[in-house]
Amino acid sequence: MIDVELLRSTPDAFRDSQRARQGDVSAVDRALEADEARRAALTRFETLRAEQKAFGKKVAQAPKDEKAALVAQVQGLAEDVKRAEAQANDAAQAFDVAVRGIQNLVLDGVPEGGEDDFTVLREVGEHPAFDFAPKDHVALGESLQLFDLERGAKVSGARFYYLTGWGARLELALLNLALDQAIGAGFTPLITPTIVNPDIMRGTGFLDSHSDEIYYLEADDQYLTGTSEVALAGYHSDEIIDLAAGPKRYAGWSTCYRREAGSHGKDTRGILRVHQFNKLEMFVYTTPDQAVAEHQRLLAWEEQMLAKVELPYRVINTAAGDLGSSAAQKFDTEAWIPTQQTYRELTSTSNCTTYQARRLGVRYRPEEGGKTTPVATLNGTLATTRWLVAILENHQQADGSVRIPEALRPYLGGIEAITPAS
RNA sequence: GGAGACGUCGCAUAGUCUGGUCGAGUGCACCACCCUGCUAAGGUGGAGUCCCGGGUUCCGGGACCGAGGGUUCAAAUCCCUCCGUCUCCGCCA
Repeated sequence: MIDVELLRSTPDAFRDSQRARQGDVSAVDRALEADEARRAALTRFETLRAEQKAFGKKVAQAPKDEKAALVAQVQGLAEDVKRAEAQANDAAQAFDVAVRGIQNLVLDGVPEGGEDDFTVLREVGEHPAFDFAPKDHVALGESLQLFDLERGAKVSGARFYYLTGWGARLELALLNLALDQAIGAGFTPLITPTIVNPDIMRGTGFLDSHSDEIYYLEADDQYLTGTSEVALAGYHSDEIIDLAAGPKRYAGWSTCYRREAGSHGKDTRGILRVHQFNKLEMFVYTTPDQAVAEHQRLLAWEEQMLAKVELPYRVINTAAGDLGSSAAQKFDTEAWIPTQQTYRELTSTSNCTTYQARRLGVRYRPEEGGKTTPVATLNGTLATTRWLVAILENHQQADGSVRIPEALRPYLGGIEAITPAS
């Protein structure tokens, strides 16, 4: 949720932001009107309620024989109070709906426009030069028996798969490498719930812009999470946390579930775009003034992981229209995929400023004994199953084997390559 | 899945039967001050979160006793639904 006081004082900032996102600019004025209506209704109710309370006290103190007369006098008031309260509630709800129509205020430097309007911040590493015809990750996976797509489809349908043998081990190795890096950087590891309640899912902002991406369990009115960000953001919901000793950094390990609605026909081969995968996610609660610097740190940790697995990649500054509703700025890293001759997203790090925290009720005290204020939240990817695609394709060798980057070897019993024979 | 108990201001609890003086008591912990004088005891006071209005080291009002409804002039207290915790039984990959 946005800062309502800021909305009142500088509505133009929000109009600009909505415009940059190619979003609904009129939502700003609807929210302002709803805010005024809400406050008027609330004042009306509270005035009546104060009157009623004062009267209740009079009745309590009156001698027995006068009570009946007093009660008769005030009978109508109860009705008025109830009606005013209902009106105040309705107005508050209407305001809530209106204000939800406004996404997080984008930061300076975020490119305007849609999905294709990102800017490239840098390209790192050399594209591999093969003196043979490189195989795509599916061919490599089949010949090296790293995953089983057919049986995945048989058991669970399209976009499901089994990781098998070295494929399974490679994923665990990657995630463990990421986990160890995170722990080394001071993150607290958490293995998170992957089913969450509606208020948590709503609080993270996913029900606004990604609702058709989310698996919903109707019998239980709960959601499967598409990233541990959801459970990590909910971890401190409705809490006043202590940031005096620095930011709270969590590394969440979880399976992620995505419906991939609307992506029919896209990336149908292999494990690039799947309904279920594993991910190690960084999540940080920090003070708002530290958010931009922390965002750079998260990006640096992501790039550190990419360097460890020796992948060529680029970093992009995502355009406003491609940000989630909670994000104020987002950097993606995209690895080079040789057989596609293009870059594909491997990590994504968002600065949600105070937007998520406001919805989820996560606050801190800037000063000892002072007033509470919302924290800033940030998230970023450290490793996912998808990374296997980039690792396999970039590190394949003429004999059909895949060289294992040195950083991963300790997690794979020291092997230097996965060969057809191994 | 069945039966029962419970959910109160940081923690522990009182209050619920018998609705109003609960503006929620007490203990511990916390903060300030006083007294005392030395790794302590005692006294006084203070303290939560959120919202609205006016003022900007404040004042007034309102909400919050797990959540949401209901009864009533009035609900922590009575009724209903839901959620959670615990105990016992059943079941279990």
